[in-house]
Amino acid sequence: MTDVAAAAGVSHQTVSRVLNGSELVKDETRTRVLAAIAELGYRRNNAARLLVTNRSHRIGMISAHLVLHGPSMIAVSVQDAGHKAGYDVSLVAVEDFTARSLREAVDRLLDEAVEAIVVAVAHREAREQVRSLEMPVPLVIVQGVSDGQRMAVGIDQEAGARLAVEHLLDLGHRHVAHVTGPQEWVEAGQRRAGWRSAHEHRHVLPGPELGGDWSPQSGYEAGLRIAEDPDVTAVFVANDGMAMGLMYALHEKGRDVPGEISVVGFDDVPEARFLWPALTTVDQEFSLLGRRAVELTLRALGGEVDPSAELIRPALVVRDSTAAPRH
Amino acid sequence: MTDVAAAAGVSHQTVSRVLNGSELVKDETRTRVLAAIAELGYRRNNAARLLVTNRSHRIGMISAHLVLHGPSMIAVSVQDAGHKAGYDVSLVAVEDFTARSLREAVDRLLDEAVEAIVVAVAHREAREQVRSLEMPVPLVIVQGVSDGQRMAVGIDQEAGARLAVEHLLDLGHRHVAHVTGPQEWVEAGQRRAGWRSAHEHRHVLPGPELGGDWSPQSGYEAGLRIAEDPDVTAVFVANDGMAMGLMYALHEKGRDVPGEISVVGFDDVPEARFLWPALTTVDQEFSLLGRRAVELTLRALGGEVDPSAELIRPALVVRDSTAAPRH
DNA sequence: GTCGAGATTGTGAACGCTAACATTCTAGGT
DNA sequence: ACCTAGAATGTTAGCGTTCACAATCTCGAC
Repeated sequence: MTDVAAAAGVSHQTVSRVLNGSELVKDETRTRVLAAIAELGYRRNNAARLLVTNRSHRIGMISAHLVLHGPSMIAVSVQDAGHKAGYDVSLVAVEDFTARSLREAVDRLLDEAVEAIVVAVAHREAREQVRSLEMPVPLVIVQGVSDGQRMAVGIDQEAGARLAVEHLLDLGHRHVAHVTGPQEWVEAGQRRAGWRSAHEHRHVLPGPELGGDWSPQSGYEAGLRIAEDPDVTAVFVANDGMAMGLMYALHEKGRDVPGEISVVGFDDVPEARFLWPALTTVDQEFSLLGRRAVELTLRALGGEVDPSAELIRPALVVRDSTAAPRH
Repeated sequence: MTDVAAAAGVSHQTVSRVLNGSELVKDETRTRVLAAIAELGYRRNNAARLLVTNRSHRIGMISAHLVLHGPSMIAVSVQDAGHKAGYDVSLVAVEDFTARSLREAVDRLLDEAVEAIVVAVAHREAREQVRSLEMPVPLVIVQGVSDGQRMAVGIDQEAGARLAVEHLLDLGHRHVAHVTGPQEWVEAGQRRAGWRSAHEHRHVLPGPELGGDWSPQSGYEAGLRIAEDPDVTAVFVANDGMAMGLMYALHEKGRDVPGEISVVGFDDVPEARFLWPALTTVDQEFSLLGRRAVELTLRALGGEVDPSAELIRPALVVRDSTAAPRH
C-alpha cells in the first residue's frame, strides 16, 4: 500500500480511502491511485484488514453426509447464497456427532474468524451437542427444524409426508406402509409423523412401518419384505434412494409397480424421473433453503435478535409409480 | 495474548512459544501458560498470525457443476484430504467459463491468501483460460488430464472407456454404440477416444455415436433413437445419469435390456446397483483422486518443481445390464 | 566461589491495514 | 485582500502475532 501511495504521490490513507470507496477523494486523485494500483498489480491484504476491522466476511457451515442428495444440495446452495451476499463460506464436514468432533468443527470455524455458523446436520444427537456449545457467534440451524423455531430455517417435512400419503389415500388405498429413515435424523422422525397424522386425519390405521437408513440397500431389504405381504398396496418411502432399492426388490419378486403396489419417494432427485416406472416423489426446494439460511444469518448479524423464518412447503410430483389399487 | 502473559506472569513471547510448541520453555512455565490460556478461554488470532508469517494454511479449489456426481465427489474428497493435511480449503463454484468469471474466482481465492489453487473443472475452455492467468501460487489440475502431465492428477478416462467397450466386445457384440458427454468436457473426449481405440484395436468399426450432455434427459433422447435401430446391440454411455435415461427410453419402447441391448455406464453412482436391470458401469475412485490432488499440491508447496503423478486406473463393475447378444 | 555455555525468558520492531484526529486546500462571501 | 467552512489529504497509533536479538538464569567445571 505504501508503494502504491508513493507511486500515486499520495499518503497510504488516501489509497485506503480509494479502496474503501470513500466519497472524500477528488476524482483526479482517485484516478491516479487506481492507475498506480493497476500498474503495480497491488492487492489489498485481507489479513491486515481483518486484524483491524474484526470483520471477516466469512460464515461457517457444518455439514455431514455430503454424499447424500439433500445435504449436498444444501451445502452448495448455502455456499452460493453466501457468496452472492458477499460472504465467503467455510464448510467443515463432520463424520460423527460426538461432542468432541463437533467441538473441533466449531473450533476450526472459529479459528477462521467466522461471523456466524450455519449447522446443516439433521442428526438429533448433533443438534443437542451443538446447542450446548458456548458460541460467541450467531448459530443458525438448517434442516429438521420445526415451525416457529428461532434462528432456524427448514422445509416442512411433515407437510411433505402428508402430501405423499394423502395422494395415496386419495387414489383409494386403504392405508399406506412406510419405510423410515434412521430415527436419529430429525427429518426421518418428521416424515414418519406426517405419515401417521395423515392416516389419523382420515381415521384409518397406518400400514406397516419398516426401518431404513437412507441407503438404496436398506430400501431393497424393506422391499423384499413388502413384496411378501399381500396386504400392502401402497408405500411411502422416506427418500428416493430407498425407494429405488425398494422398487428393485419389487421387480425382482415380480410385483408390479404401480399395478400391484404404488410407491412414493421423497427428495425428487434428478434420477427420479427416469426410474422405471418414473417415481412419484416430494420435491424440496433446496436452493431456496440455502438462500433463506443466509438471509436469516444476515439478519442475525444485522442485530436482529433471534429472527425466525417460515418453513418452506414442499410439493408433490406425481409420476408413474402410483395408481389406484386393483380390487 | 498480553492478558494470558500477564495472568501467567510471563512475557507475550513466551506465550507465543508455548503456542508454537517451542522446546525452549521450562515445563513448569508451560503448564502455567496453558492454565492461563484455558482459564481465559483465549484463542490465538489467525489474522495476526497470517499477517506476520504469510502462511495461510489454506488452499483454494475451483469447481463447477457441483450437482453432478463426479465434481461433487471430487470437491468433497479434496476438502477432506486437505483438512487431514492441516489445510483449510476454500471452494468457489463457477457457473460459466469466461475469462472474467474465472478471473473472479481466482481473485476471490487469492484474496483469501490461498497458498495454492486446485482447479477441478474439466471444461476445455476453462482449462485454457485458467492456464493463461498469471498465478502467484502453484496451480494443480484435477480431472481430465493426460498421462505424464505436470501439476495434474486424474483418472484414466480412456482406459475406463476401453474397459467398458472391451467387456461388450468380449461378450460377442459386433460393435458398440456410444452416447457421449458434451464435447467441451475433456473427459467426454477422452471416453470417446477410449471407445474408438478399443474398436480399432480389434479391427472393427465402432457403432453409431450420439451426443449427450450428461443429463438423464439427453440419455433418454439418445435411447429413443437407439431403440429404433435394429443394428445396435450394445451401448457404452458416457455416464450413469444418461445411461438411466437411455434405459428408460428402451423400456418405454419395449426393448429388453440386456436381452436385446446391453448397456454400460460410467461413474458407478450409488444408485447404479439398484436400477432395473442393475447397471454395469465403470467405477472411478474419487476419494483417492482427492487425496492425490492434495498430496501433489503439498509437494509443489514443498518446493518440488512441477511434480507429476500417475493416472488412477478405473475399474469395471459388471452387473446385469450387459449380456451376450442373441443371434 | 567464579566463569561461561547453554537454557530460558524478555524486548522492540514489523507485518499491512483502518480509525481517529490533525492539517492543508479551496472557494465563496465580505 | 482576508476569513471561514467544508473538502481533501496527511499523521499517528494500534490491531495480535512472530522474528531477531538482547538479557537473564542455571549449573557444572575449574
